[in-house]
Amino acid sequence: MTSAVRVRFAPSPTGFLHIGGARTALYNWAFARHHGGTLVLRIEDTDPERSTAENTDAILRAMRWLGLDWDEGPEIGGAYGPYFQTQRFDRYSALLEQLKTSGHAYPCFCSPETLEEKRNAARTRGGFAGYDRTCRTLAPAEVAGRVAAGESHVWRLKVPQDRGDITFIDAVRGEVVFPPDAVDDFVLARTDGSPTYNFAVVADDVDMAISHVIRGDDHLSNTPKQIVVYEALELPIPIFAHLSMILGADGKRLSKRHGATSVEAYRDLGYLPEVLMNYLALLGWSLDGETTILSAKTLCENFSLDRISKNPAIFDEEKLAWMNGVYLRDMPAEEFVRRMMPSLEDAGLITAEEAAEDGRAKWLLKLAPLLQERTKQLPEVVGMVRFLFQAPSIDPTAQEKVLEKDGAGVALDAAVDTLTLVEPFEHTAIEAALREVPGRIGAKPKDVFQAVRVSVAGGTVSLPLFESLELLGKDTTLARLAAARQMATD
RNA sequence: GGCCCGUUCGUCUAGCGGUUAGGACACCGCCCUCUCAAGGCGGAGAUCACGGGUUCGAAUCCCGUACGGGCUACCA
Repeated sequence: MTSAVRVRFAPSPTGFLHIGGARTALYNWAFARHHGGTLVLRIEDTDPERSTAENTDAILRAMRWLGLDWDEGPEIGGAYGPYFQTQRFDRYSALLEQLKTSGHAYPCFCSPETLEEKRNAARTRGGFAGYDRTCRTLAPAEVAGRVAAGESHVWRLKVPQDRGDITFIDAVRGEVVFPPDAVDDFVLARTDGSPTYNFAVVADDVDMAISHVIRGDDHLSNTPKQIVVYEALELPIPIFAHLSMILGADGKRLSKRHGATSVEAYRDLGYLPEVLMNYLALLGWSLDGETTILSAKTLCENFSLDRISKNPAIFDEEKLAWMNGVYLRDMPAEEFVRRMMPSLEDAGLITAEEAAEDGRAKWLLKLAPLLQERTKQLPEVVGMVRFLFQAPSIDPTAQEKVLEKDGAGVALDAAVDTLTLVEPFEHTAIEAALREVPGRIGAKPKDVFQAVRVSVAGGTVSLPLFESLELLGKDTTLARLAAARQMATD
């Protein structure tokens, strides 16, 4: 029998949920779901300087938006709480007491300044730059005296001198070996009694019965330290899996320089949550090397740690945009209308109330498929549909190249004549009528269509012409053709 | 400086001793076509970072080197 899978995502609320964190959360989630396990969300807010409640909220919001749910944690509760580190200080003290009584922790009175000096000296000399263990060998009587006298001190872990190499099997990188001096007698509890990261993480992972620690690569070097704490506590060590970094287009660590780095920024850019999930799933993991479009369900069914790649990956926004287009094209028109409405509202083209009217709803439904084929990011629709709501200003280049071309006026006159007769004003009938025009006036089809397009949409690029005219309606179409006729050359 | 990790088309990746090194994005061309897209077809693009081994045979295993990254705090 295998023990229950319990994993955790442990963000520190010092900022929004960024792309890298989201992927870590996603992999933990997928792993938990695959095994029918539990995903714990734990907030590592022990840094009072940088942690805020707003950031916590933003992180939860971003996770929910992405489609990630957790089984224990903020807003949910659970049997292993509390899930904020700042609420768990009594647990850290209890564990620290345990280490003190078992002789695995000792007080250190060295001042930060001396430590700094020693560290610098050691580093310029080359080699081991960890704590030199000065206070480890203090006489018990002296220690007791100084503590009693109220001298400030931290508590350090007494790492066994004969520990030897620290080896563990990382689920993605395989066997990783650290030499003994990779771990010094590091600080467990600060002068003020608060726990340091490497101690708090272990305490929490122990208390929350975490079975697999799936986290960023930047923690790989912290792992041996944590292992030593597990050993001091005489507790089983979880399985570790370290994910490599996500980089910007220049191969550097993703940062503000690269534009959007937070999940919510991508939401605001018009990306669908399922697309971001799909893209992130494949940025460092693969199903079979062939599949590029996959659902959350497929992800969860197939996710495994051994298919996570070891090397860092560059975040390719172009591929993300392509993928967004794929999803946008494949969704039902109703859904597309729903998703694009905020963009249209923001642009002041149509209100939600108007869109809900029966006639408008049907009209939008007809419009949707035309947009779905050419949209990668939702806000792009605004530029494509504006001419349907407002009279266009004719693009000067288009005017010169199309309307001022010889025969444009004749073509527009002919178009007006035939369109006036089209009833009902529906795109197949419009197309049939317009296709007769070139032959009748001795012009090329392309010239006629482009003249109409520029007149009606303002430029040489637009949604498909015949459908556009139908959407516009006969009156508006004829009015725009008449207006453009003024600028056209016979 | 020390320790650890990584290195397959521009990018994401498949590959886990024997393949014409496969797919996707991007790029180029053709087709379709009322423009733009979408779609279809095709193309270019990787001496698998480099150098040594091991092996009949290495992108795959081992050792070095180079480059990139991480850790080296009373940050997380």
